[in-house]
Amino acid sequence: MKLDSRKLQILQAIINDYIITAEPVGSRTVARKYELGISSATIRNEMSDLEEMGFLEQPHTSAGRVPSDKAYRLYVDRLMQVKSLGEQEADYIKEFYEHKILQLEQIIFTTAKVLSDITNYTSIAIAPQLSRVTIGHIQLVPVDREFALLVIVTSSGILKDTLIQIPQGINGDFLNKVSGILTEHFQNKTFSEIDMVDLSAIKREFLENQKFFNSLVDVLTDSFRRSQKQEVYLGGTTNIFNFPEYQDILRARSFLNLLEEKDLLYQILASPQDEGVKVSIGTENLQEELRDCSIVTATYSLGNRVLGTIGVIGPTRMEYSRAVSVMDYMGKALSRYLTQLYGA
Amino acid sequence: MKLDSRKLQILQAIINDYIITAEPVGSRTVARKYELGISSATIRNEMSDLEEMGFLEQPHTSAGRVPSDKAYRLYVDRLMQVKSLGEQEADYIKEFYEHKILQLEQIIFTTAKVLSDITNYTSIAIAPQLSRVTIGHIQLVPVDREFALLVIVTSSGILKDTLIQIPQGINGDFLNKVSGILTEHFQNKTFSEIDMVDLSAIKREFLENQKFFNSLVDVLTDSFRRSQKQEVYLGGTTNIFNFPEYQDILRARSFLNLLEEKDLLYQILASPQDEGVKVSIGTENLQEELRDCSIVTATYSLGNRVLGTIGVIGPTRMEYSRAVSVMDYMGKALSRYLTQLYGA
DNA sequence: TGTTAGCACTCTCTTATAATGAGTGCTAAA
DNA sequence: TTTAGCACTCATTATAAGAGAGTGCTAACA
Repeated sequence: MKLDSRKLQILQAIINDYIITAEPVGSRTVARKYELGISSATIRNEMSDLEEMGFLEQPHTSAGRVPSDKAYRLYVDRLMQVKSLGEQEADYIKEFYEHKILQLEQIIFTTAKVLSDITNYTSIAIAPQLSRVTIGHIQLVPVDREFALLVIVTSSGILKDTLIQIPQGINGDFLNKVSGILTEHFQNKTFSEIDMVDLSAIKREFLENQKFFNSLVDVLTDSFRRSQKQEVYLGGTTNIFNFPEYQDILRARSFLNLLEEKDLLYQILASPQDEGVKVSIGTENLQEELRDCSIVTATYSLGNRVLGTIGVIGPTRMEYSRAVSVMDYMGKALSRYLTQLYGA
Repeated sequence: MKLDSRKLQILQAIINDYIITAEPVGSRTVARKYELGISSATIRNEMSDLEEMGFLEQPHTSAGRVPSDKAYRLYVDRLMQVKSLGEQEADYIKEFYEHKILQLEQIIFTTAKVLSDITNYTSIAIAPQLSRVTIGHIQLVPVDREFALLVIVTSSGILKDTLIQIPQGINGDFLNKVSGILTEHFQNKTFSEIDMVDLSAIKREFLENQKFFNSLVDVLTDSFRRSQKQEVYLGGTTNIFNFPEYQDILRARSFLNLLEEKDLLYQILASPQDEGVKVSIGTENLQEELRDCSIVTATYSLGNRVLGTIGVIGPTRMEYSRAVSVMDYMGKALSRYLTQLYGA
């Protein structure tokens, strides 16, 4: 069977209607609301065809039709018109990036908040994936006689810090010296390359403090390992209650449980992906828990290096055109802001 | 009317039953399940009295009775027996504090998780309130030619770091010198005392870099101001769905919305309070949003200085005795751990 | 005088049944 | 090929009837 232009028109009408109403769409509704110049009976026939082709589904015999994931995919790829963001909304976003926030985590967190505010969906964002970033500088900062702070500064200004215990009788100058040694050996390595650093070479420089050296290496490795597991930021978690499909307490609960599984969310966002906006619809998601959600994600970059991903998550009946335009704008705005802050 | 021992017995039976079943308790149930040696008719009379005295409420004429907030208060103050924590649970908690976590935020976060795990309520925790803590050390760590990291280390090992822009042509040695100057002037001040620092005295030491000095002061003040607004950590946010009183989507929603209001939660936890466990029941809470919840909080300390608060929040029909014993144990365990880590 | 059995009454919750209405698929005519 | 007409399906809503839990009151009892 061929998907002629009339079928497409009808499909589009049904999708549009369903996105707005969340109610199964009947032939009469299509005939009345979307004046296609054909009768409901004709539409009925076409709808029957569309169902056979897998674009529509019927909750039960005497209900209207609901778009399938396949239909949404077609819609996203061919049918929808992505309008660029309205001026008001663009201004709203810009405003947030004008209060020079300098802490990266704060930036990402704010981005998530803004996203959920303007889309009314739940938003997710991950901080830069350090594996793609190089180490710039390592510095031990004395805290008191017993502790020092190990600060790792990366090429994109992102840092991790850990408190470590230092042996007695070590002074600030010595810590500076150690910092120098570590920096020298780790500088310009990416986080995934650190295994290649020749530890024995560093070891030789720690003449008498072998024990301290060992604990330092432990902390460093641990810090590197832990840094792989990045923080996930959420915005508008309770927005899900706005959607009629989540009035059911069980569904709402399982959605919110999903949001608590930070590891899973991280996996979803961190999966290697090309630059730009990506839409993942319902069953297209690999994760069982997401089979009736859609996710629209966008990457953000520093210069031309992709650093991380932001996204919104909602029911498959999502306002894709709007979501895509917001995500597109937001990804670019964030990249621009980061590049401006930290340089390319 | 007098609250004689029989009335207390009946009230206790009703509260116990209601805490378990969440169903209004009838006179027959009390007579059958709690063998008090009196008939349901007598109990009925007593219940009628208890209602008149404000300890019981009736959802509707032909339903059983439900304890009022006043009854819970009486229960908490006089009736309930707080058993000390079971060995298993105590071990479970101890285990978490055995993996030497050194980052304070991580500790508090983990504490919240453990709390919600073992109580099945939603838990809240706030990180130490810095206003009660003194500044130990200020250090500028170079990041690249353009940026440096300003690290503030406090007496309890807690730190705040901010990225700041540095003027061109400034090297590491100079940053070290600046760090020294700042440390010298701010050391041993509490965060609320920083206004008393004589800025002009420092200014004199920055001979040629007045502009840098100004931006430094800006960042410092900002950082101090921001540090007043502490992070709130949550655990088990979806636990609320376990309770029949939150099967209603509207109630669940408003509860979850409450949890998103970090400022409000902070306010609740940060309100000055004595050391130890505190129970706040339903309408006793000042916040409108909490009028049908109860909160059990405990403080944690470093040495003998109260640093912050942890708590669990649930329906007024809460297992107070258990909640109190868990919170008591947890607050002490956390204090002990912190003291061990950072000294008194 | 306090306690208890008995009973009518109230009110919610459950279940059964009927009515409504949106929507479909099929048929036959245009 | 399109469309009007109509019988049929099925979820949803409305209505009614019971069932059940619990109370308050009364009167008898120790």
